[in-house]
Amino acid sequence: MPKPRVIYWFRTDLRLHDSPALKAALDLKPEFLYPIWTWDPHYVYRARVGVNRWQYLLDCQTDLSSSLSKLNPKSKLFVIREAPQTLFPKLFQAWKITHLVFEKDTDAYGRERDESVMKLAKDAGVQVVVKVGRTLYDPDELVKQNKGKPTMSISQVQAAGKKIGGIPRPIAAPKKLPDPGPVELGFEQEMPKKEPDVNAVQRAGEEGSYVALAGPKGDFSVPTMEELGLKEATTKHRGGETLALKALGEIIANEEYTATFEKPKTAPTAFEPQATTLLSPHLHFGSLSVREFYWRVQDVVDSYKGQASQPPTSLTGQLLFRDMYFGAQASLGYTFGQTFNNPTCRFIPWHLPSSISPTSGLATGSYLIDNAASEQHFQKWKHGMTGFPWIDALMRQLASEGWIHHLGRHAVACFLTRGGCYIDWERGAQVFEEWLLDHEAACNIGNWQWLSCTAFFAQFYRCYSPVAFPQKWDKHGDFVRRYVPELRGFDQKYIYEPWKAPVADQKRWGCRIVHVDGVEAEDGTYPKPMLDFNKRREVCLQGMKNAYHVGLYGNDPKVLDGSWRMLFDDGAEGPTEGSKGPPGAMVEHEDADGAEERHVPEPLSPKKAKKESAKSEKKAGTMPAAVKHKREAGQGTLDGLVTRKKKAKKEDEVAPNETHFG
DNA sequence: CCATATGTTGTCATG
DNA sequence: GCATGACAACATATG
Repeated sequence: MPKPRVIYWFRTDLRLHDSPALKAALDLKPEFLYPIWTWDPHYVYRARVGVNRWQYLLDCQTDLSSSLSKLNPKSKLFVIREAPQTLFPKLFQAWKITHLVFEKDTDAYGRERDESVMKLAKDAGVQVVVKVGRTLYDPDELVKQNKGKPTMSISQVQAAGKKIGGIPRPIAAPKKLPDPGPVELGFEQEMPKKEPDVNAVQRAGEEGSYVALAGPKGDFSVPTMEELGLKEATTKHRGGETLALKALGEIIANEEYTATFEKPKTAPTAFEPQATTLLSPHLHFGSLSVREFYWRVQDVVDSYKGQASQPPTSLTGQLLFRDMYFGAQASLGYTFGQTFNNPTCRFIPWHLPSSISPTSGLATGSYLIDNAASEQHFQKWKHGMTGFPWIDALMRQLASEGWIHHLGRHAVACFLTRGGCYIDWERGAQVFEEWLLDHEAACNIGNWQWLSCTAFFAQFYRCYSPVAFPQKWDKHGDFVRRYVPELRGFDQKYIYEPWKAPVADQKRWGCRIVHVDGVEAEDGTYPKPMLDFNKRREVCLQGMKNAYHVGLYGNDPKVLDGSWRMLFDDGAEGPTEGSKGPPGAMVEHEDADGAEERHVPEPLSPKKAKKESAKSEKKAGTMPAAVKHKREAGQGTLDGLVTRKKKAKKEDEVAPNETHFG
């Protein structure tokens, strides 16, 4: 019986402390242990990853590699530049591998990837060992104990968790490491298909991910940003297990903070330092174990003499919410990330709905511009040019630093969706996916559904004001002054609504509030608000009320085939007009003719004619401005619609997930 | 089945 | 400055 030759495959667990999977690998007493990372084209080209998150990943890998080398100078993190689905069969053979060990991943793509790799291992006669360590509980077990249903409330998580039993205590980091064996590859590199490349925007130079299997120097080293052709990172936050453990240690050392932490009472306006732990990016990359975090906190809470806070507002409660979202995602797979065909997500006729591939039933990444004004709102929101300083400061902090406080995320998400723009939550989720350092697909998707009141939360009449809410935390507006420097000179009376300042004062304070068309303003100016918030809040509230009354969920046949339109008044907020639309909100027709036709006004049926006239009467009265020009705008965007369709089709060809529909 | 309380994180006017 | 209720109203948990 030959001694085991083991590959340890790092993915979402870039750490040595508390890794059940790494322990399992070492328990095999291998002759050789190969710690590897596969440079997966899915993340390079298909998933949205901004420069700051790339930098953070490289930080984690560099730190991990150096920790491995400290345990054994011959060892390190071997980065191999090929898709795992094609690499492994060749690697198994070249290195005479007997075992493959990794930590379980329940992300929709991760699960699909791991299933195919496990099949390849089986075919090659390689044993696979999988251990759970990414979450407090195994998400699949959580679902099983929740009657096989996605975990949609914190009490469900608590009840299911109780049935599962205790959360495992952390495992010590290894003290020594076996040698890696010979590392000759002796096989050809399979080049990935680059197009479509959703991360082209992240690059400044030649994309160099796949120059050679073992990298440009042939030494399997961790890539650099320059080598990958990426632009420079802008964030000050850095990754790696060493930093993660140091940060955790500092938090734990403050017993009072740790034991009495209540999330809703932490200030979203605090910066340098921020009011929360900023450990979420470390959790995302696995440079900090969530179970280690849990128990280090729980031990402080247990020994705390005063009144400790309780879940769900306490620190450990935050981790339970994370498990809740993982449970929902584990149960629903790809459809968790979209409205279409999602049984737990309410259907709302948002503006800018996602395009859906007719073959896979999954979101393509493109969207329909049903309304030019909404597209403008979206771009201004994304680039921090809405004219609402609180919103703009948050979006600029997000873009440059990759992190904003949880309540700040609430504010911008509510504003984009149900409390301002009435734009599809999937648009916002995509921006967060690109920019957040701590982007965790399950948590991001779940939180966007929460804030848009499409799942997890339903009290849509609780709406964040971009003026009143920040005032509760930061009367003087220090946060706005930091991230919207144009307004630094403004009196605190006007800091959240600068358009109300007298023109003389605006001049005196060095910034005029002017109408801005695009997402760039002239020096010495700041945009007027892009919408009348109080009016829009009313429009959104009515829209939500109406959509809730209609009561459709994403998997309703009427959503899937497009007949949902019959249930909405033509004048209702959103792309509701016309009785014959595409299936879903959203799905593009196969043929271009069909796609165009659906925006040509239909001859009115008697029933519709009646509605139409009633609407004209309404219009003459108090129809909100945004609704009034909807139709003109919709007609005006036909061109954009068709080009987008082409793009969507192209993306569809390479959709990695075609088998998941139905 | 019902009724009732509760839900991590709203706003505004009023006293 | 701070607590209170109205606003208009949803879903889930619990008895």
